[in-house]
Order: sequence, then structure tokens, then C-alpha cells
Amino acid sequence: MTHAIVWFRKGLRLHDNPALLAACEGARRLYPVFVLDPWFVNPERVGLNRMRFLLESLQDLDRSLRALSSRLLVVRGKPVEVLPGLWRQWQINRLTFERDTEPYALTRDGQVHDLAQPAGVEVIVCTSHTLYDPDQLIKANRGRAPQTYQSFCKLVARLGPPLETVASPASLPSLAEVTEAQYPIPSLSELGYPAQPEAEPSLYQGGEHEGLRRLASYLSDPARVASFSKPDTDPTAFEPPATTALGPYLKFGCISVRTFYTQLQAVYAQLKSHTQPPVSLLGQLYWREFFYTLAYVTPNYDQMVGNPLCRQIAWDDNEPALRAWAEARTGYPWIDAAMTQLRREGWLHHLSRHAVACFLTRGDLWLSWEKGQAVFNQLLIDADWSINASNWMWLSASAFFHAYHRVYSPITFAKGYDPEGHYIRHYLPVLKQFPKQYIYEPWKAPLAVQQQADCLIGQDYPRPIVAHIEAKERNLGRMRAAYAVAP
DNA sequence: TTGCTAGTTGGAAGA
DNA sequence: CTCTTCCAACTAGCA
Repeated sequence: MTHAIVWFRKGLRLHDNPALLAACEGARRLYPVFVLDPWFVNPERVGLNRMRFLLESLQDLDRSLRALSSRLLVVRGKPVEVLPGLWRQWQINRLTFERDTEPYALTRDGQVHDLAQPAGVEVIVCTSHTLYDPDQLIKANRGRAPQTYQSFCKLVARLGPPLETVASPASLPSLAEVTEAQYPIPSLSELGYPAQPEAEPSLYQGGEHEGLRRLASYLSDPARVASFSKPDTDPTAFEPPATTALGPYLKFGCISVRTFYTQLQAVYAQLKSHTQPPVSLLGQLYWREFFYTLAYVTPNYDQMVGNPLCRQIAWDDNEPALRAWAEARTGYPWIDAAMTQLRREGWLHHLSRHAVACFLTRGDLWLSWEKGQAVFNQLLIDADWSINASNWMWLSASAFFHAYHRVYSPITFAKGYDPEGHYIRHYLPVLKQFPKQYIYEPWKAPLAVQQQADCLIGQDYPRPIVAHIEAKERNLGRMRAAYAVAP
């Protein structure tokens, strides 16, 4: 007689969830469990927006389970400590979960695995967070991860399409020995997060239903799918953003990447022509997969030291400059507006991420990409360990990207998209009244213009913390020196 | 072994 | 305002 736990971590969905199906298979009892690990429940590590998104996703999952006469059990504590108690209490003999390749998860799951075996609990691990099994990709590539995106694309072309999606369960085995009052979904304030300001509703509502709705909505415009070209999208667009903004839903597995792939291929099949990787929508799914594969097999992937892919660079240590960047006080309106959007909404357009990352590292402030990575990890709803580390190495020219003389200008880059400065005025209302010729460089405005705009630079909005042209020239020299050392 | 090619998304100056 | 050209770069993958 099978009593099973399906352990949700990512993969917060009923559709295309092989671990859920494996738990149900022939089981008399099914316990759907999410373990709120105190390691994650920490506003410094997981910011307000992401924690809220997670709780919303858990609520949505709970509603879906209740529609099938079950519910979600949210257990508080470290998984290695609470799971053994639960499987004794519920006489569990099967545990299923989705494979997670991040280092913290690999360690955690390995420990749980080791505890389950002697307790007579069969462990079933399913791959569904990525299109392909990363081990399969590595094996098919002669034991190493593809080092370039192109070679990754060649590899998946050789392997053929990913595994097909699996159906949602039509019914679930029942729960027992759990009262309604036990294992509730906590509120943000119960977890020690500050109460959400009334005026700031979240732009990204968590959950499988919302994720699938947004996916369907995006794919319902074939012309947009056909012409999607990531580098050509506008980072200053915010109502709505210029890309899919489905990252948060993929990060938590509210939508399955394989479902995304399948539905996207169905749209492509109806089109006469469409864009291709790397810039296409499919290309975005492949970037995700490429970075997951690299991060899986590379030691110390989120650090410079001990990371064989990462160029060793003597970054400065400058806590005030780091704080100014993180708190949107650099004095460059485009950079500060983007950092404000990140902090307020938990999401940023890809090119905005590029611009602020370049500014922090090789462009202007010469601070370590690891510092920026930590801020993004805290503030982004879609903070994804593998992808975040990859992009920070990319932008800081520490790996993958080497044309380090290509530096994003904190003044002219966004001006090309938004000469009026709508984006800046929206996120930095203090600058709202500046005329357009000064909106990207308000420190250049004559005092009379500053007074007219009701914003004195150095008082109401900071002066630039660094002179861009001079900093860029100096940093180019330091980059050249770093590259001159053998890799 | 060596040489060749191409790579997701820049900026500034000048026509 | 739009287009072209130059600036000056490095490496994985492959023939």
C-alpha cells in the first residue's frame, strides 16, 4: 500500500508535472508538500517581491489541488529535518520531486535521498524544469558542457525535440491524518516581511493559472511571435514591457518550459517564416538551457575565484558606490530609474539588466560582478541562480563575452529608445519636470532650469558619482591589463 | 598543429 | 535624422 509525498519546490503546477504523476501512480494516499526552508525565508536573500510571488503561487497551487479534493501542505523548517518526521508520521514509502541542479538543491536533495533509503522510502526524481536532462546533454557532448551557444544549438539539433509534456492528473489520491488547520500557507508578515504598501499592487501575480494565461496571451499574436527579436526590443517600454516577462513563471515552474516549447512550436508551424535562435523566442528557451547546463557542471559557478570559466579581475571594493548603485543614487537617471524598477517591481528588461550590470562592473564603478549578482538575486522575482551568474559574467566580460571596449553609455544608450525620457519620469518622479534635453544629464542643466523643474541637483537628486567618459577610459585600461594575464 | 571564422543586443564621428 | 565606418578583441569550434 503506497503512501506518497510529492515534494514541490519549483515546478509549482499541475500541468506537465511528472513528479506529481509518479507520486499518484497506484498510491492510496498522496501528501502534496511544500517545505518553507528558513534558508530562503530571509528578506536579504529572497526579497519581498519574490516571496510574495512564491506565496501567490502556493495559493494558486493549493486551489488547484483542492479542486481535486486535496490541498497543499506547507511545512516550516529545513527539509532534511522535517521530511523524516513526516514520513514516519504518515507511513510514507514513496517520495517524488523534480530534479533541481543548483548547488544548494543538489546538496539538500542528496541528504534527503540518503535519509530516505534506510527509512524504506523510495525516492523518484523527475526531470521537468529544463527541456532536456542535463546529464543527457553532457553525455551526448562527450562529457562536457557546450562552451558556446552555437555549439549548444548544434547539440540539441542533433538530439531532436525534448521529451513530450505529460497530462495533468484527473484525480488525486486522498489525504489523511491532516486537519484543515495544519500546514497553512503563511502570510508575508508571518514570515517577517514588511507589509506591502497599498499603492503598489504587484505587476506579476504568481501562480500556474496566471502563468498559463500570460503564455497563451503572448502566443495569441502570431505576428509578434514571428518577428520576436530580443536585441531589438525596447528596454524603456514599461506599460507593457517589450518582452514576454514570463521569467518569473519559468523560474518557479508555474509554467513548464516544455509546455512553452510545445505551444511555441505549434504557433511556428502556422507561420510562413519566423525569427531563429539566438534572437527568437525559442532562442530564449535555449539560452536558459545553455546556461543551466554550464552552471550544472562548472565548479564555483557563482564566484570568480575557483571558477575555471571566469577571468580573474582585481575589482575594487567600494561599499558606498555599491550602495549608491543598489539604491538608485548614482546620479545617472537611466541607471537609477532601472534600479528603481528592479526594486519596486522585481523585474527588469534584459537590456536594462545589461546597462546597470555594465555600469557596476567594467563600465563605470569597477565593482565585482558577484556584488551585483547578489543584489539581483535578492530583488528579481525571476532570479535564477544559473542564468543570473551567467549573465553577470557575460556583462562584466569575465566569460563568454570579450569585446570589452563595447561599453553601454548610461546617457546615450536609452536615449535612443526614449528621447523624451518617459521611462525616467515614470520611475524617478523627482526629475519629472526636466526638459528633455537634460533628462538624461540633469547635472548639465543651468540652475534656472533646475529651479524651474523644482529639482536641484546635489540636493533633490544626486550628482553623478562618477564621470562616465573618464571612468570608461580608465577601466578599459584595467580590462586590457586583466586580459593580458594568461587566462 | 595551425589557421580561420563568427559571435544575441556599443559608441562616436562623419556623410 | 539615418546610415556607414571605424574603433580595436578574444576565443571555441572546426577544418
